[in-house]
Formats: sequence, structure tokens, C-alpha cells
Amino acid sequence: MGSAVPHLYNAGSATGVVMDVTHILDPLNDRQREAVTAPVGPALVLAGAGSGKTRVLVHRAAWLIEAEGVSPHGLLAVTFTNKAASEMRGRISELLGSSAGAAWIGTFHGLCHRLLRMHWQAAGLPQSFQILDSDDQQRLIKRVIRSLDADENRWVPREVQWFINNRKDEGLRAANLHPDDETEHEFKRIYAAYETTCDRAGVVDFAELLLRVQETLIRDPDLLGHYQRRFRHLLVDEFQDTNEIQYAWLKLLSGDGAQPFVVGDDDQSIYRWRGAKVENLQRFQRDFPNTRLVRLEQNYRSTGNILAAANGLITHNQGRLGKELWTEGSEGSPVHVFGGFDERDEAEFVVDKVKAWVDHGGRRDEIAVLYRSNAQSRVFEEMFINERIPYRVYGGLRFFERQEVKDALAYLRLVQSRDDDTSFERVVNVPTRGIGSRTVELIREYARDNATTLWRAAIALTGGDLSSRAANSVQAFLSQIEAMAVAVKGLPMHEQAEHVIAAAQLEAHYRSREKGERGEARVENLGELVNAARGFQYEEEGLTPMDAFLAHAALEAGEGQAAAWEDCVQMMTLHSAKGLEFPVVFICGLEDGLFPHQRTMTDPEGLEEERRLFYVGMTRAMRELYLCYAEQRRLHGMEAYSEPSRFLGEVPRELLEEVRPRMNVSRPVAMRYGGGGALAGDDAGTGLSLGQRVGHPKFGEGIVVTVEGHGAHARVQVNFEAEGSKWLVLQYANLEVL
DNA sequence: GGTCACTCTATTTTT
DNA sequence: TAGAGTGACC
Repeated sequence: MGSAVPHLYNAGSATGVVMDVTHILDPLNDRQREAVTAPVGPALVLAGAGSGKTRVLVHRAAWLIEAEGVSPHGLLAVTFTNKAASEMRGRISELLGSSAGAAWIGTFHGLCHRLLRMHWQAAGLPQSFQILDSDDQQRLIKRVIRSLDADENRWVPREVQWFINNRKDEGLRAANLHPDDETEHEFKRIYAAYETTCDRAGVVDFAELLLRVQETLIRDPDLLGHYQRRFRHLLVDEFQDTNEIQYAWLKLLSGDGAQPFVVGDDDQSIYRWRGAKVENLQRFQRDFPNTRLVRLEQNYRSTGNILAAANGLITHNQGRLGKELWTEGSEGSPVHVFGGFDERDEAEFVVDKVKAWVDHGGRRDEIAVLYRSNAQSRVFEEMFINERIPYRVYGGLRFFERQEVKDALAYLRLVQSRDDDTSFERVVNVPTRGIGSRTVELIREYARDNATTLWRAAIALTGGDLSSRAANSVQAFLSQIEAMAVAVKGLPMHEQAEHVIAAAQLEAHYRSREKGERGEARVENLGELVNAARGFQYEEEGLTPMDAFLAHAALEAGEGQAAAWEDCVQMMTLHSAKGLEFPVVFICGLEDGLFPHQRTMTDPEGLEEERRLFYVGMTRAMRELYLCYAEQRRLHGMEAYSEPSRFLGEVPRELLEEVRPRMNVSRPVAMRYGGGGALAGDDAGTGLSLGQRVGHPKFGEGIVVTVEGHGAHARVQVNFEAEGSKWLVLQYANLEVL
């Protein structure tokens, strides 16, 4: 890697000063250096897992500033998560020995938010616009559906939300849609009504942040020109995860002059389901014809065997850009495979290995247990608790998403922006103050009929059509918010939060509603919220501290779990493991139907994404990788039997080592997960196929929904017309093919 | 307006 | 199995 001779560089034509850039180049290998020092111009770095992707980005930024004489002011670096953004900022400053201050470094959403705050007028937003998180968004959509008298059973809020966000991610407004059928028509109608409601209330959802910026820049060529001239250097992390609008946004900002430097890995694209377009990697090369392509394939993380196993697996995917990881390190141990009897057996195995690791002087936080879906964590948690092994589960409810925190925030938001319907609705009757569903319904109706917000509707109604009792309650609520606004004016933020929480009597509310620990925990969280407000540092200009804090709460929902002070086993889904590394990794629940997940197995693209997910999981491991499955597993309260994951059969067999092969398995080990497994729709030697109509002597007629296993051991799931869905062992079922 | 019992459903997740 | 959501009832 590094050389003893200092690297000198003629720093940018402007300065003519010769800089010592040793600290930037020394820690890099040849490929990384090639990427970092690429001539100013579009560049695409295909960075395999563990190949130093972040390092390249960070060093590129430093290189541009120190060697090319680029002002940090002209630098824009984009990531997907707040964590990645702050890491990048920190590392760049560290490398520069000074702050990267003027550079814009942040998430797509964070940067767009910043632009909207600066140019709220151009964007057509109220100055105090508020941000909806997905929970707020879903509630609002639900309300919109009701207000349209659409059938809630047919138009499921979740699905509508999905639809709207997908359209926005594609850059499409309701007005841009041309529905072909009734369903699409209705979606469009709801979308349009949702847009109107958001505009009226001055609220913006996540996807809107991007779309609104995009539209504003297109509408205002001066503004666009300004930013195009300013940001000549764009750095993008995790490029394979960009969606349509993010790509369009980058391209727009690039204009003719900017030099995007993007880093990504098509093999780690695991977010297609939420709109990410791997194709953007190829599109980039087409759209920026002189793109310099650099591949980073040297891996600094895993042993040779682990890499070979991962490489072997991923070759089963079609249409890859092509990349093969290698290492100068040792081969290490083989990849261990464990087949448990059931999920408890699987968990016990992990427990044993954890204990052994710790007994040999290892730390628990060097171990990660990865699984496909969150529900799988339970067995491990129970087992870890029994065995007194500290653990930490990632994911789950985040601080700013907690009910009590959101209630308090809603008060603060109302104080800030009276028209925020989402917040109004949330707290009109929390704590209960005699404003029942009937009254709220009247307010909604009035708001809808008069095209106004709930707040204004409430004001209008107190002087009119409400019963005197209801009118009094509503009036009391309105006055209370106004009083809060007055009382809070000019106070430091944490005192504002304190005041609002006290005035709304939220503590008493939670204490009385949930006795004992749960209620107490909520009260504590309210205290934490005050602390968060106290410690909040804001640097954005042109925005009140409170607006900044509220935006922060929405954009950065906080940690999933309290920070682990103890040395804990790390547990998380494969998705959340991306970007992390651990000496010891367990990938659990490797069974067909669970991983690859049932719902992806019928779709070849979905299956490839699952395979990439497995690849991501494997490449998290530095030294020891355990692949585990269970033959039988309790799922949704029912016992289910399944075959080991087809992916196991795609890992070169010579790299695998069976741990404690089960004695009662008659098939030879090599046959257990051979040859890629049966594809869905295959009859797997049972003579039955999915969708087949069958008759049963007792249950009548039905349709085969699932086929598992082979020959006489096979089990089928049949959806009977009369009896519903049943699992049957083929050997005894006496099914008649119809 | 609050409680209880019943039904329904059941990836992955950041912002 | 468990959690959310709903509707009936007090």
C-alpha cells in the first residue's frame, strides 16, 4: 500500500502551490488511489463489500479540496442515512484536519429539506411547513380516504400510501396520472385529495421533499443555475440504492458542468422493493459518457473462504456488472452449516457458540445474529435471557416515533403551525377533553366542505353548529393552544417543550392510562424529549430553532434502542446489517419460504434480490460465518416444515462444513441442499403443482398452495373450499388430482 | 368515552 | 402466536 516517499501534488491551477497529500494517498491501495485521484470528471466506483467504499469517498473529498483546490463550498455529498452522512462529515474533517464546514453533506432528504427551508417561497410552501413521517402520512391518508367516502376495506391506507410514495418517487403528481381502469382512477382521486390536504395544512411527506425541490428547481432556472454553478462536485454513496427521483435530482443538479463521483455495488442492491433502481449504475455511464470506471475488488474484511462462498453464491445472479472479491488474507475456517431440528434447536446452537466464543476471550459485540424477518428475533431473545447473555436488538420503535413523544411533538407543532391537520387530529382529544368522535367528525366535515384546515374549521364551528357542550370543549382546546403559544414565546426550546407537556397534562394522562412501568416509561420519555430539546444544536439559518428541532425529529427519528453500554450480542435483520461488519456472523432461518421469503420466490427478480441479501449477510462476516436452518419451525402459531434454503445449495460445497450433522437424517449430507432446490411451481417429485385442483376424502375440493419436500415426505398446503387452508402429509393425504 | 371480546393478518426500512 | 383494529356494550 503506502510508500515511504511523500506524495506531492501540484495543487490546482489556481494556486500553483505544491501540496503534500501523503496523508490522503498513503492509506490507499492502487485501485482506491486510482479512484481518489481520478481527473476531475464523472466517475463510477464499483466497490465490492469490504473494499473501502467509504474510505474512497472520504479521501476523494479531501483530495478535491487539498489537491485540486476545490472549495468545500462547491462540494455536495449525499448519503442515504443520517448515520452515513455524519460519519462522512466526521471522517472528512479528520482527514483535512479542519472542518468541512461549507460543504453540504447529508441525506437526500436532509439536503432537500434544507433547500426548501431556504427557498420556501419559491417552493410555494408556508415558512413553517412541517414534515410528516410515514406514520403521520398513513393517518392522513386514512382520513382522506374516509373524507372521500371511499371504501376503506378496498382502499387500504397502507397500500394507498405505498402507491402515492411510489408515484412521487417516480416524479409523478396525481395530475400526471392517466388511469386505465377503475382501480387506478380511484387511486388517482385519493392521491389528488391527499395532495390538496397536505398543501392546505402546510405539511410535506418524505417523498415530497425530493419532488418539491425537483419541481422548484425546474420552475426557477435562476435558482437552478445558482446551485449548478455552486456544486461542481457531487459525491454519492450507495448509488445502487438511488431511485428514479434521486437520480433525476442528481442529474438536474449536475447540469452540464458538475462532476458526479458515485460509489455503489450492484451486488448489494437490496432495496428494489422500495423503488431503488440498480439500473441507475448503467444509466449513469450512458448519461455521463466520459465516466471513469474503477472496480474495487480487494476485500479487507473477510477470510478467503467466506469470500469464495459469497462469490460462488452471487454468480447465480444474471446480468451483474461483474466483480469478484479477493483478499490477501488467509483462507480461514470453512463456512459452518448447522441444521437444527426446530427454531429452538437453532437458537441453542447459537447460544453454545456464543458461550464458546466468550470463553475463548471474545467479546459478545463481535457476534451478530442475522435473520430475514424481525419476528425471528424472539426465540433468540428468550434463549439469551434464559442464559443471561446480554443482547441488543436493532430496529424497532425509534425515540421520536414513540406515541407519547409524538403527542408532545404534535402540541409543539400546533403551537408552531396551527394548520397542521395531522397534529391537530392527533391531540384534539389527548388527553380526553370531551371532544368525541362525533365532534371531530363535524369539524372534519366542515373543513372538507369549506376547503379549509381543521383548526380553522374548529374556530368556525365553536360559533355555530356544535352543541354548547362540545363547543365549550373545542373552545377550551383552541384557547389552550393559543395560550401555550403565548406562554412559550421567546423561551429556550426545552422550556417550551416542558411548558407544553405540563400545560397539556400529558404526564398525568399517561400515568393514569397505563398503570405501572409502561406509563412510567412514557413519562420518562417525555423527560427525554425535554433533554433532547435542550441538547439540540441547530446550524441552519432562516429557520426558527423550534422548526429546526421539529424537522430533526421527523428526519432523524433517533436510535432504535438505547445505546448499549454493555457488551452485547448484536441482533438485526439482514437489511439493517448492510454496511456493518462482525468477526462472527450467524445467518439464521435459512429455509425456503423464509429466506428466500415466500413472497419473493415466484418472481425471478425478487429471488435475485434475496440472493443479494444473502450475499450482503455473508460478506458481513470477518472470521467465522455460520449458516443455520431448522427443519421445523413455529410460524404464525403453526408448525411448518421446510427445506433448507436453496441458497445453501448455491454455495460451493467444498467451502462448507457441516456442524453436528444430524444423525437421524437418512439422505446423505451432500444431497440435503443440492442443486439449487426446487423452483416454485415445480412438482418436486410429488406429482402435484401449485394451483392444482385436488380432492380430499374428508375436506372436499381445494387448491394446492404450497408444496414442500420430496416424495413421500412431501407436505402440501391445500386451500379447501369448505375447510380453509390445511397442511397435509402427502403420503397419508389420499389426494385425488382433479 | 372506555372496556372487552372478536377478527384478521402476518417481509425487508430510511427518510 | 401476537398485535392491531373494530364493533358492541355499558
